[in-house]
Amino acid sequence: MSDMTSAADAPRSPGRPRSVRADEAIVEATLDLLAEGNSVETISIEAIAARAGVGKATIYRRWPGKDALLTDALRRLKGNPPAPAGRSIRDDLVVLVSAVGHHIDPRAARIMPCLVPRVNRSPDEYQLYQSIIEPRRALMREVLRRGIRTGELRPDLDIEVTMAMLTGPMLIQRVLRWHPDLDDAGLPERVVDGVLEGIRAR
Amino acid sequence: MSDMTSAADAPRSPGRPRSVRADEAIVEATLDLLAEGNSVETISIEAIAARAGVGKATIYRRWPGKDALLTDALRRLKGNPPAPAGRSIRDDLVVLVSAVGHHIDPRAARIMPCLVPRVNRSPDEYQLYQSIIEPRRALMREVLRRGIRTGELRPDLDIEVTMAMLTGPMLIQRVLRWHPDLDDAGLPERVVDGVLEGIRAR
DNA sequence: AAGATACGGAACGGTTCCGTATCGTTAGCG
DNA sequence: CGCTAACGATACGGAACCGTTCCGTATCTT
Repeated sequence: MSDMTSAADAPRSPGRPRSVRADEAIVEATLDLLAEGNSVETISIEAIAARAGVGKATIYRRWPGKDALLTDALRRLKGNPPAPAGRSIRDDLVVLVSAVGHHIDPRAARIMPCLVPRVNRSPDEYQLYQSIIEPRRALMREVLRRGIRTGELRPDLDIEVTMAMLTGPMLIQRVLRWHPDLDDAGLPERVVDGVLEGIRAR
Repeated sequence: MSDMTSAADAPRSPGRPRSVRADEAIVEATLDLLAEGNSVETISIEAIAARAGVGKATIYRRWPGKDALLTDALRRLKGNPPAPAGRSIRDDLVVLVSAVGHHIDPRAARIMPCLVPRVNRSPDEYQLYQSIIEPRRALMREVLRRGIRTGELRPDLDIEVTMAMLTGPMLIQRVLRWHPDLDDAGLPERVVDGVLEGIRAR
């Protein structure tokens, strides 16, 4: 974690203040390098410093090591989940499902796959990942509960499983390109409608 | 790729033949190290050799480098997909969905997440991944088609999207632990039933 | 027995990276 | 102006790893 917090009420230490531009450049360079195909392991502090136009010492002044910098940089990718309009349940679900694996920062789509192995190894990273997606899950949970209240959805719905049914197809397709012949266009609508109506004949 | 193929009809070259035990030990050591938490990048030829009780030269005699060895080792993880019983569509789907992310080799479950970033970077790895899962997709496709023929499933079914709806939830939960509070026990049944019946009230 | 080849082990040079230290320089504060 | 700390740049020792090349030994074929 960087030490940029609690700088407001500090007694303004003497000397040259830390460059805000360097802060930004370091994090941006990290995300750029990750998005360009470097994995978390192969990325190096030296490459980040070179890309940011910064000395290595400037990085070590702010973060204790590579892992802390990476965790801090990944945290920046957390965008705000979209706000469903609140008209029909179907429309709201389409909005939320469309946003799965689709963050504000376009680099996130390329970086996210690198996170998958980390999530399974480091409890901290798992916690970070959960803290990013839980707000989106909460939003979807709320829409489903509303659907039950309004009578649009079955009252005996298993909400948590339903969220996985809506999120899973989008995630494996966007992160893993699970099915080469499945085009992303219109996929959210098709998934939402499929989950809504079911596949059993009647 | 190893050169163990086409050794049958070779004119039996003189000298000491390659040790089959070394072949096996190297691949096993590679998979063990991956399953123990080493990622594809952090794993080293030296570690593999040490674990296999083998000299590095013995590895380089067989594979040109680390990537070739890893690709070859990962190929071994491809198990055979399960055979659905063919009784009811629901039972068959439960069998297939239960097998998602659940290979014969127990190490596969731990190794698979490491494959995710590779799949997005190397076309070869993507091809390998597809060749592993396509037979399972084909099996599920066949069950869905049979369900349409027998009238158990809607005739206007989007088969490819339905497969994603069945596979996605299992995959994100088993590979990513997407939802901490979602227990794996009974999840296949709940997913299959959810997709079968839909969530819309009626 | 003789020849050929693979074996495990060890070493080597080259590369990369980390984390630290040390330059001379620069920006803000009193 | 003078103080102070951060700045970019560079160099360093240590470590890890790669790919290669030697050993002396083991094992198979002829």
